[in-house]
Amino acid sequence: MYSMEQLTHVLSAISHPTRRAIIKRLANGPAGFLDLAEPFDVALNAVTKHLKLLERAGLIEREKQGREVLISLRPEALRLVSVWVHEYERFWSEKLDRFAGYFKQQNRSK
Amino acid sequence: MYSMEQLTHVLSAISHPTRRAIIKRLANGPAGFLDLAEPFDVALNAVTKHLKLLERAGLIEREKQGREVLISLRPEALRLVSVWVHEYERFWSEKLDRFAGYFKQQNRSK
DNA sequence: ATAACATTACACCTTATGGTGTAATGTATT
DNA sequence: AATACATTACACCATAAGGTGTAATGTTAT
Repeated sequence: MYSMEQLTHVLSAISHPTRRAIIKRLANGPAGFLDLAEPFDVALNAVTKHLKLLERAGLIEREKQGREVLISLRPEALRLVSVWVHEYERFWSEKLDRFAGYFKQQNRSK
Repeated sequence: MYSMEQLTHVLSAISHPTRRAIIKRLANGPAGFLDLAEPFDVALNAVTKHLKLLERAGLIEREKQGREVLISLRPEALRLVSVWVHEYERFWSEKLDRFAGYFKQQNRSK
């Protein structure tokens, strides 16, 4: 399956705080490069590198408009993550179920 | 917020295929080190390192039993991921909504 | 006590990240 | 045509990942 590699790329992309912040920012709509980079205390260079990793993961799209670049989010890429983690959600809800069951038992015996 | 660091650790932990496979394996229940390492085509050394990253993320627990080590999953650690990605789930469902709305529109004008 | 076993530590190598500064590229403006 | 601007490329550095082989540690068995 080649989507495993994609999942790997998405997960490593979102594993960096700055890139998660970029995603959050883009969730409000597309942004130009400089606007996007402004809140981060790193050189523009570094931002470009982050964008490359986000792009590799399919999380963003760059659209060249004249001499500026418009960056927009492609949130569907996160779906892989959602699906993957969903497999494990039953584990903590099962635990909660057992927990709830325990107290039900306790109350019954009162 | 200090859970951001934890989220970072969890995300980088699950960003490697081998570690995701380890998690999958442990989802069926605890396993000894050698059993756990067996399916992977790397030296035991490498497995130990993966386990360290998983442990740093709070995703596994090691319990020393005599000269063997029992490793078990702590799936609650994945909850951070679930919560994080949940923030963005609305984006693709919104898109689906718009998509559905578009076709509703199309059918209406027939 | 010694030998076998399970796991980790240590030293080492290669590659990827994350950052920097400076040059290069391609547009826009004057 | 010259200049300013937005973005990236390039060269570089430090650190972390991911892997190896070999030694060290702690347990169990003989």
